[in-house]
Amino acid sequence: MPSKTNSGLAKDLSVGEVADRSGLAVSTLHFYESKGLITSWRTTGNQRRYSRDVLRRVAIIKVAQRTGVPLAAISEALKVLPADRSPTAQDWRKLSARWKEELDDRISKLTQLRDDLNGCIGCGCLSLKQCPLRNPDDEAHLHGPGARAFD
Amino acid sequence: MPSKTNSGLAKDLSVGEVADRSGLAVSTLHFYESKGLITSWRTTGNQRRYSRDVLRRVAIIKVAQRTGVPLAAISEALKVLPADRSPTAQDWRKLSARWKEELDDRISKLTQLRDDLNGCIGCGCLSLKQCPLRNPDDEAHLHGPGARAFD
DNA sequence: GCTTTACCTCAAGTATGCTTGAGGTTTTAT
DNA sequence: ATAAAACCTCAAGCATACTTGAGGTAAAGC
Repeated sequence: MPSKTNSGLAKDLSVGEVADRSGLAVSTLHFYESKGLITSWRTTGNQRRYSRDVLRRVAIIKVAQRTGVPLAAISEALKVLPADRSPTAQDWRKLSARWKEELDDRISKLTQLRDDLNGCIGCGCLSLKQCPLRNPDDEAHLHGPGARAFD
Repeated sequence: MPSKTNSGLAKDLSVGEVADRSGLAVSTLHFYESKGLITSWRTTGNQRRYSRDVLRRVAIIKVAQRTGVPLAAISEALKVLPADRSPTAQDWRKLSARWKEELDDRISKLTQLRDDLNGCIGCGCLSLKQCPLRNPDDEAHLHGPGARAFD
């Protein structure tokens, strides 16, 4: 397993190439760069050039977004990647593991919600005051004895 | 002014009461009303009054939002509820069942994503071009033979 | 009666995540 | 050599989901 996947020309990418390969708009890449999610350097003619790593970064960004993670949080997470060198397999693994936790968390919350909803389908939500859909996070700010949040 | 701690009577609710019991801000309720998510009528003094059903509606809205459904879609879904009368248990059940489908769908998508990610943790995302995280929805727009979306 | 609290409307502001457009430069293809 | 395509910057615009503020009315409590 000697030579890496250097089979083709492993050159730097222009913004248009990254756009084509990632499916993102050029404007989106500019935007991500302005937010520090990706980085580039410039040619003498002031055009952006990207390391091929950017494609993985962008893939990670898209995955994270699909799970509902806001860009600011993604940006935070991406900081585990080295700024000065190309990320290693280990670097990517760390990041992947982190997303997995996020995902697990999100999935378990939604599953809980679904199960609660199942209970409510049975009860027809007739008695929401004892319905599990009453999220404990959703404060009802009850004021008196006997005050009820729902119905 | 209606008492906010009138816990025993099944009377109509002022916007403040709904806010307290639902945990939403008054401004949010105004906003929801402007979007047609909830309805009210007015007192002679032009103040809003809500049927107690609004609390269930709001609960449903919050649940849907937690699953990532946008307000416009929630609004659509709420149209299965009768405008002229209080929803019956059957009406609520129909709505609940619908949310359950949405949830199931969302959960399965996230689960798929997590499983894909598991594979990628193993491979360290070294070869994203064959990584399952390459979402089929994310067009790569390849242009030539041998063009590669990643790496 | 008087004060405080709740309510009203409407406009504008905030945050996120981008897109669009204007005006101009660089690269690439013929 | 030119013309088209791609790129650049910066400002403004858009959609979603609300919040905040100004200016004024209504209702509740004492």
